[in-house]
Amino acid sequence: MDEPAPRPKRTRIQREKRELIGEAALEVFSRHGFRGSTIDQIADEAGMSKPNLLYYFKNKEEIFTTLIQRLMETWLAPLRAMDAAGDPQSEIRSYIRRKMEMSRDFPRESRLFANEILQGAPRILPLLEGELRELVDEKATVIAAWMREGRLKKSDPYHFIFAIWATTQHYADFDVQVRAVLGEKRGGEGRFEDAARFLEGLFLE
Amino acid sequence: MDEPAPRPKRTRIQREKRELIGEAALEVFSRHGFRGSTIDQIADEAGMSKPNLLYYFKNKEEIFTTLIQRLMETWLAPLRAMDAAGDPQSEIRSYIRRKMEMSRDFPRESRLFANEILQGAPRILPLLEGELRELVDEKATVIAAWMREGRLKKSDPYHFIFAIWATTQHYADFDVQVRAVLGEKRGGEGRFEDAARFLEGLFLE
DNA sequence: TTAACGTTTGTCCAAACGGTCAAAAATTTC
DNA sequence: GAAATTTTTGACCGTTTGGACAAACGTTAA
Repeated sequence: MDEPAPRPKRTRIQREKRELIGEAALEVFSRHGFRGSTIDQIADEAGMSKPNLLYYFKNKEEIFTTLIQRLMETWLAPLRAMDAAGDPQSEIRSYIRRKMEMSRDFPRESRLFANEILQGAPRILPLLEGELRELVDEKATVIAAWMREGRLKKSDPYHFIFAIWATTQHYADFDVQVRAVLGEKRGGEGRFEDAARFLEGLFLE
Repeated sequence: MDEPAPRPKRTRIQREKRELIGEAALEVFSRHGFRGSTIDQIADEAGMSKPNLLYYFKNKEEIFTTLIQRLMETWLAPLRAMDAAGDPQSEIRSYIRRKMEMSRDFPRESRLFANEILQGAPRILPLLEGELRELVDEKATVIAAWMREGRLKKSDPYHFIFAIWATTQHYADFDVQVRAVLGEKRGGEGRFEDAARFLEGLFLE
């Protein structure tokens, strides 16, 4: 975390296998959290032996942190993309759409993140208090300005952002519940589109 | 799950100790999920030895299911209380308020529930597909009627309910993140009141 | 006082856990 | 193709885990 860490040179196989392991680890960690997951499970999922896996990652911790570090970038990208110079309505709409697509296309990433936060964010708290907070401060200011100018319905910009996070991620993290409640007919693939439309109506106009 | 189970007669000590263990288990399970928690941790938290704890509950599974079964009742109560004969605006407002109070006063229960769902709801899926679904169907019908009568802004009643769940529970499940982002000043006790006011504005009018 | 019952503890076990290691196997480099 | 290097494996280790058990302890009621 201090030194720049002299970017390790990796062979083709190392890159491929680390990728494969990351994929498997995502599957396992996102369901059971850090403590609830075992190296054996991940190795199984990746189709290799435990010692072989540990040849590519020095321990369980390193697999997890590698995963969550990569994730955080992807995770913040949609909010980063929100443009102060753009039209408020379509900026918010795009933001909701993007977050909703992430819930649909990367539910495991969402659950991994949720798991980490639920456990008290032991591994990423500094990131939340630093990078995330600064980003939200910045965008909240933008939103507040839009509201002041009457281009967006007035409310608390921080809780406005929280509400978008909560509702969009709900469709990834609580997917089982959503499908259970909606049943066969409405719980199919269309549920994400329905949800996106609902959320646009909720947050805009 | 089949037989009515002949209500076990319990001594005073048994009732007290089972209560004490439940309290401790809630603390531990809500942070680490089922697989991530150990009986030793729970016993420690309850201030007793592991064998002693296992005298009151026959295994880890039973502690968990006892906990989550009791929880489900409490959890659904606010939605149950929503009255078709009442005024839509104040019914929704009360519902949001109640859910928000639960996030503030029972965050561990909320996290326990979230953990279970994140893991795919292995222990309560039947309940979600049965009791919960029926309840939501019923209340969604009520809300739909209110909307048709023009007494509530028109939208999808199911996603409307999901959105209330997601936003209110966010303040319990993602509390660490909320506080990290809001910082010292706005992240204090007042955050629940701020959130409740924001949510009323979002869902009503 | 003692028999009966409820409670608590120390000890133990087999399985699962995170991780190591030396040696075999496969691959790349010369 | 041989040598050097990378990758894979099986065997192993110390620790933690869920759980069993008998013995000890405490409490009450005859």
